[in-house]
Amino acid sequence: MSVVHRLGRATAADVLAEMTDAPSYSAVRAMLRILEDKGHLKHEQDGPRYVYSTTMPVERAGRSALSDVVATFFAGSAEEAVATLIDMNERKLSGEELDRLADLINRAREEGR
Amino acid sequence: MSVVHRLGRATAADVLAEMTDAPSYSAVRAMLRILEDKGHLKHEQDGPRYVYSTTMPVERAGRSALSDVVATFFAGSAEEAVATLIDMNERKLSGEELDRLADLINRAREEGR
DNA sequence: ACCTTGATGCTAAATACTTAGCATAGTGCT
DNA sequence: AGCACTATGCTAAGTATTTAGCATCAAGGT
Repeated sequence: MSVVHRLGRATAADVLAEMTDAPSYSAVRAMLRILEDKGHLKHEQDGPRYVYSTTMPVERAGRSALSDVVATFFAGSAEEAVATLIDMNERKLSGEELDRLADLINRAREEGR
Repeated sequence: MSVVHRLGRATAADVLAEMTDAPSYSAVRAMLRILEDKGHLKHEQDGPRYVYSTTMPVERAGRSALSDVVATFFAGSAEEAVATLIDMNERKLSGEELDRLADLINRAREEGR
C-alpha cells in the first residue's frame, strides 16, 4: 500500500523494486490481488500489464495516517508531532517553507479568536 | 504494536480492549508472542500476567513513523505534512500551542542562516 | 510472420497467522 | 486451607499469506 501511495500508480514489478525486505515477485502479485479484493487497490490495464492505484485518494489517506501517528506516538498532541517534524527537518526546510508555515500558524491563530 | 506504543505498557487484555476490529483473545496473545519473538516487544511479569512494552522507545518510533508518512503520502515534503497537521487541528490547537510552534519556526529560521 | 521478452492466470504446496479450548498455576478473598 | 478468578502454556485445527513454477498471451524488434 505504501509503495502504491508513494508512486501513485505502480505495476507489480515497480512495487517489488521499491520494497526493502522485498518478498518474492509471486508474493507481491498475490498481495496486490488480495488488496484489490479487499477494496484497497484497483487496477487498470496498460498494454500487457496491470497498473495499480489506491482506492482512497492520497490526501485522505495522508490525513488518516497522520491522525494515527499522532494518536499512537504523540499522545494525541498535534503540537508535539509538528515540533518533531520541524526538529527532524531543520536542515531541510528552506527559509521560504518556514515563512509559509509561520503564515499558516498566524492564520490559525486568527481563526481561533 | 500501535496499542502498546499508545499505552506504553499493556497486557493482552488491554490490547484486546483497545482494538477496533478486535480479533480473538487467543489471536492477541499469539500475536504478542510473535512480536516478541521478532524482537519488537518485550514483556515483564507482574504477578500472574505479562506486561508488554515496545523494544523501541516511543520517541524513536514516532520519528520513524512520521518519516514514513511524509515519504509515503506527502512526497517527502515535511512542510506539506506540517501544513496538513495544522489544518486538521485548527480547532484543537490552543493559542499557547500555536505560540510555541511559531517560536520553534523562528528558531529553525535562525539556525538556517 | 517469428522470436524474445515480460506480463498475467493458475495451481499446489509451504509458511504464517488466527482460533478455540483445556490444563495448570498464581492471587486474593473467605 | 479452599474457592473463584484470571492468566499463561500448550496443542490442534482453520484460515490467510507467501512461494515456485508453468501455461498463455500481448508487445516490440527483426
